[in-house]
Amino acid sequence: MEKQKISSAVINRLPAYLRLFTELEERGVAHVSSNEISDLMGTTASQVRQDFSNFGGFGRQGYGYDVKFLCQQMQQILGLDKTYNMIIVGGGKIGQALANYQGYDALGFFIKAVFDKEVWHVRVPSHIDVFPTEDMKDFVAKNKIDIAVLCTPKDVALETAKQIADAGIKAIWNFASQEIKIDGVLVENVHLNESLFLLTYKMQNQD
Amino acid sequence: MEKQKISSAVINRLPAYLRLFTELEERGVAHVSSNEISDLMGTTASQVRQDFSNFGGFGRQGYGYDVKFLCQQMQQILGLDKTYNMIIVGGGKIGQALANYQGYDALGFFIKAVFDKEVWHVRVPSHIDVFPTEDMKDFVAKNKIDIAVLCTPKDVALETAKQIADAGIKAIWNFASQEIKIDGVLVENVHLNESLFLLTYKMQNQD
DNA sequence: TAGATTGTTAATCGATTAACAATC
DNA sequence: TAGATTGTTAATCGATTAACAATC
Repeated sequence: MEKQKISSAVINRLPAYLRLFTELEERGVAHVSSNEISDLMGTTASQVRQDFSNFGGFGRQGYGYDVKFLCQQMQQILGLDKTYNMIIVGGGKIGQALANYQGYDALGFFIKAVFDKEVWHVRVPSHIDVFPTEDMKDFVAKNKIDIAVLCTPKDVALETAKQIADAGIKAIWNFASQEIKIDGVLVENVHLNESLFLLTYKMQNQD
Repeated sequence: MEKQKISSAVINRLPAYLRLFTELEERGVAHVSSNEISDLMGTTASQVRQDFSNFGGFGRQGYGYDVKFLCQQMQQILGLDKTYNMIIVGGGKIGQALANYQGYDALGFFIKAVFDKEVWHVRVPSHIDVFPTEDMKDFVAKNKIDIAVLCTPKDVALETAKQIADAGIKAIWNFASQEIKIDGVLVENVHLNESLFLLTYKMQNQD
């Protein structure tokens, strides 16, 4: 059974599907058709059905899709049926904001520690420990850590990412405005500035 | 002179071009070829030249592209040759992090105020004022505001966005995990969770 | 001039949309 | 059963890549 690669166009839409299905479930909707889904998302019913067929299809003819089942499937596909331990590396403003944000726990993402060069500058909730960055490797050796959230300034981001990789972490959620490329390490970029620049682009070019 | 629409595939690459060109300029590189650009960005030289030709072409045969000129052009295209006044609406952790972040000023984005239901909870630098959300409309009437940064919790995001639109602001940078759709208002979404979920997807599906 | 590299046209590839037989 | 709606195949559309004449 050869698992064929799913195109990134499809993958990038999956979180939006999950968000919609979760909302429908909260509203108590029992089932939806591809037509209703596409209306709500501003796409086409064809695309919805094509997207789902990548995963074998979730529906029943004449009925549509069971919302609970959709939620469950989408969570599983995205790996959200598991839990993840994270560390935050870089305790500046963004790092602190993420550490302070109450809401990852409910999604199954647990922040186990924050690392920073200057621990005394870092203000986070009392249940989260703050350690010097040099202790990261030891910490990761003793604690199973799945994801490092990289929040350092741009100029030290790459060397810090190397330390993260060296400590054995295989996934980086990158908030630094710096391209990170390390063999064997998955990187997902946030690039806040780029998002803001797309907004200003559109502001120039609207009619 | 009919200005033809540039595809969003191209537009989404523009901030990454700017980032690269800025870095090359800082390194003192005088000129680059489409081949070098594509190597550095992991794309193809063809794509680079096609992308640039959307804007009329920036280069000279046999020489390549002048880095300073590229930077300048890309900034202009993205609207970064102008400055923008912003307000932050919602003074929770993310709103505070953005207000505290030193770095928007240098890009020409000025944070003029933070609005929140409960101003006494909001800790931001002393030069930024914090006002109750109900005062936003008055404030915007008296101050030219280009962009509202929406940082409220999900459940009040839509009504807050309506207040923002009602105050006359035409662009929202949306950090709330909630779809915002208002006629005549540009919205650029950040959706941090979706980015994290793409990471966990890839963690499931790597080889 | 000779070499390098552009901007653009043509060819290919992939993603989206349309259509419809299968079936709940 | 009749109506609705799926999953999938075929058609279209758009984006990426290749090729090359133009030219610095």
